[in-house]
Amino acid sequence: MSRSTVSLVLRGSPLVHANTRQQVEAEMRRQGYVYNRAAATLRQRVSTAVALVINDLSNPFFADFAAGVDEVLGAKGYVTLLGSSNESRTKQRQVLGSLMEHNPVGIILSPAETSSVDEIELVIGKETPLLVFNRQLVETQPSGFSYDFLGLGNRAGVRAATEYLLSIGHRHIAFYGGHADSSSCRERRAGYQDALRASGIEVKAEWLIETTPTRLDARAQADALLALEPAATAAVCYNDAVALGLMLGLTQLGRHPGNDFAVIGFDDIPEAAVGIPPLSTMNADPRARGRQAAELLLQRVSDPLQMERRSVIVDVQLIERESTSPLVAAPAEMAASPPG
Amino acid sequence: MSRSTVSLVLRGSPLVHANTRQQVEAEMRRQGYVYNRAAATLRQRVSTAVALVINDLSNPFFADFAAGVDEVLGAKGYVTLLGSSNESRTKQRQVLGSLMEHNPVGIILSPAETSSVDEIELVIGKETPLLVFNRQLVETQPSGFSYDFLGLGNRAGVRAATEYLLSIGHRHIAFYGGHADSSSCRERRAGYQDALRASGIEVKAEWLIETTPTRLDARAQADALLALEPAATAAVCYNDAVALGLMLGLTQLGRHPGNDFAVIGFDDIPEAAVGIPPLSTMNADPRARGRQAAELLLQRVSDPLQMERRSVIVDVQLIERESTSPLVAAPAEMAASPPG
DNA sequence: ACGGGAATTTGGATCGATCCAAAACATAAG
DNA sequence: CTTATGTTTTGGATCGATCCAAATTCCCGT
Repeated sequence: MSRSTVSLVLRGSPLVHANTRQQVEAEMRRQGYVYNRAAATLRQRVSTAVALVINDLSNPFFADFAAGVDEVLGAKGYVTLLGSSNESRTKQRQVLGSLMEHNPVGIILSPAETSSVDEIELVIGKETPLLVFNRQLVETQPSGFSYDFLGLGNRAGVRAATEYLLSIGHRHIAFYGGHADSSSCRERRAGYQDALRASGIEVKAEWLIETTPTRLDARAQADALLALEPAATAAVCYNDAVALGLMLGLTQLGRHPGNDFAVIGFDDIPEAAVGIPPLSTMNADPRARGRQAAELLLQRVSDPLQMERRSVIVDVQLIERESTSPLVAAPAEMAASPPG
Repeated sequence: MSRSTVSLVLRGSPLVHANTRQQVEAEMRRQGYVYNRAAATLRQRVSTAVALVINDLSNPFFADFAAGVDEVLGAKGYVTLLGSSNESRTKQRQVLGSLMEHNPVGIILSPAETSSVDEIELVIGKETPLLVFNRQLVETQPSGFSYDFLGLGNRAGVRAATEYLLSIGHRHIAFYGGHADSSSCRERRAGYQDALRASGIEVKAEWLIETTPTRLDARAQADALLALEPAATAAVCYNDAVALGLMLGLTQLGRHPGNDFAVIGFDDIPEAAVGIPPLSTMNADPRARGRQAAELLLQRVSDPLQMERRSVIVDVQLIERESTSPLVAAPAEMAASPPG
C-alpha cells in the first residue's frame, strides 16, 4: 500500500490488483478522502479548468450562453471558472489575470466592448487557447496572436430581418439603436444597408439612429423616428431590449406598434414573446451557442497547433410575431400563435 | 535572488529590499511569469476559490444572483467555480464532488428541489463552510451538520401580497400555481392563508390550485380559477412565470386581467414589467441577494466556528403595477378594511 | 576596527499527486 | 530448482510556492 499504488487506484489504472483496489477504496471511503486536484495539476501541468469570462451575466442572453458552456464542460469533467467583466475592460483584465493563476486549459471570452487583441494577449499569453464569442476584438496592429471565434450572423440576420420588412410592403425602414462603435452594431447596420441597397433603396444617414443599447434610452428617443421625413413605417432594431423600449416609446406617442408601425428586434430574449405586442425578432439560441463554444474550445485544447484558426458564424432565425404587421393595415386579427 | 526571496516579493512582503524587489519584478515581466496559485494552495492549504452551484442558470433570477455573487467574490480576490445542476440532484452531486476537488474555501448552493442535508454533507464533508440559498434542505434525520441560510421572506411576502389584494377590495382570492411539495410553495401558501385567516376569511382547499411552475401549464389551467364557486376575482400566484401564464390564459377565456381580474406574482422578473398588462409582483432583488450571499459566506469563512449558524430571511417588496386593479363591481360591503 | 541589533537573504523541508525506473512477486516452462 | 516472463508494487524525484530556522549583510555607536 504505497503512495504509488494508491495513486494508481486514483487514476483507475488497470495495473493494480482487484483486491488491492478494493482495500484502498474502502480505506478512502472510511477516511472521507477527497482528491486534491491542485496537487495533480501541479505535477502534470494539465488542469481541468476552463475560464469563462462574460461581459454581462445579468443579460439573459449571456446567462443562457454560460449555462450552455457549463453544461458541456461539466459533462466532460471540466470545471468552469466564472468571471464577469460588466463591460469594463479594466475589470476584464483583472478577472482574466486572476483566472490565469488557476492554469485553465483554455478561455472562453465574451469580451467587453472595444477590447483589443493586444490587451487580452498581454494578460493571457500566447499559450492558452482562447475562444472569443460574439464580438470581434479590436486589432490595432498585426500580431501573431491567434484565437478562435464564434459569432452570430449579425449581418446576414439583420439583412434577412430587413428583407422581411420589405417583403411585407415597407419601404421607409429605419435602423434603430445601438452604438456605432461596437462591432456587432456595425455588422447589423451593414446587413440593413445590404438589404436596402439590394432593393435599390438609398440609405440615408439620418435613418440610422443611435441610442445606448438599453430599454430606457430606446424608449426616450422614440420620437426621433417619427421626426424623419418621410416618416418611417418600420424599424429594424439593434436588439430586443431596444425594440421593446421603442415599442413602449411609440405607444406613449400614440402609435400602435404591430398595427401602424412595424418593429423587429434581435436576440429573442424571453420578454420578446410577451411584449406588447409580441416582438418579431431573430433567434440565436444562446444556450446552444454556449454548448458550441465549449465544444470548439475543447477541440482546440486537444490539438492546440494543428488546426487553422477558426471563425464560426452561426445563422440566426427569423421569429415572426405580431410586432411586424404588413404595411397596408388589414382588419385586426386575433393572435393565434402561442408564445414558445 | 533565491526562491525564497522571490516568493517574498510575490507575497508583497515588506521584508525585501526595494532594489531587490524591483529587480525581481523586472525579471518577472521579462519572462511573462504567471503566478501558480495551485502550488501556493497546495502548500498553504488555503485556496482562493469559492464554489457556486446553481439549480437553474437560465432562469434570470438565478443568473442575476450569480452575477451578484461573482461581483463580491471577484472584488475580494476570490475566484468563482461555477456549477449548474439543472434541478437534478444527481448532477448536483457530481458537480459538487468535482468542485470539491479544487478545495474551495466555501460553497454557495442554490439547491435542486428536495435536496437533503445528508446527501450534501456526504459530498462536501463537514469542514467546508456552506451557504444555502433560497430553498431549505430536507432534513431527514437530526445531524450535527451546520450551514448558513439565506432565503426570501416567502411567507411574509405572499401575506403582504394577499393583504394588498384584500385592501383594494377583493374577497374571493385564490392561490394559483406551484407544486405543493416544494418548500417555497408551501411557505408562500402559508403566507396566503395567514392573510386570509387574519381577515376572518375561511380558506378552502379548492382555492389552492396546483400547476407546474411554468408559464405554459399555468396558462392551460386558467379555467380552473373561473370554475370556482363563488368565482375568484383575484389570484395570488406562486411566481411571475405562473402569473404571466395565467394572464394569457384568462385573456384567452375572455377575461381582462388588471381590469376585471387581479393577478399578482412573485420575483419581479424582467418580463413582469412588460407583461400584458404589467404585472404587480414581489421584488427580491436577486443581484443584491447574490452580493449578500457572498458576504455571508465570506464572514463564515473568516471565522468558521465562532458564529452561530445563521438564517437570514430577506423581505421582498411589493411592486404595484396594472395587473392589480381595485375591485370595481363589488357587491356592496366595504366594511372594515384591513390595515394597509 | 569592532560588537551588536536590525534588516535582508537563503537553503532545506513540505504540501499531495504523478512519473519513472527498478524491485518484488507470481506463474509457467525447461 | 532455475530461468524466463508477466503482473503488481514500490521508493525516490518532481511540480511551484511557502514556511521556518539559520545565515548573511548592513549600519550605527564606541
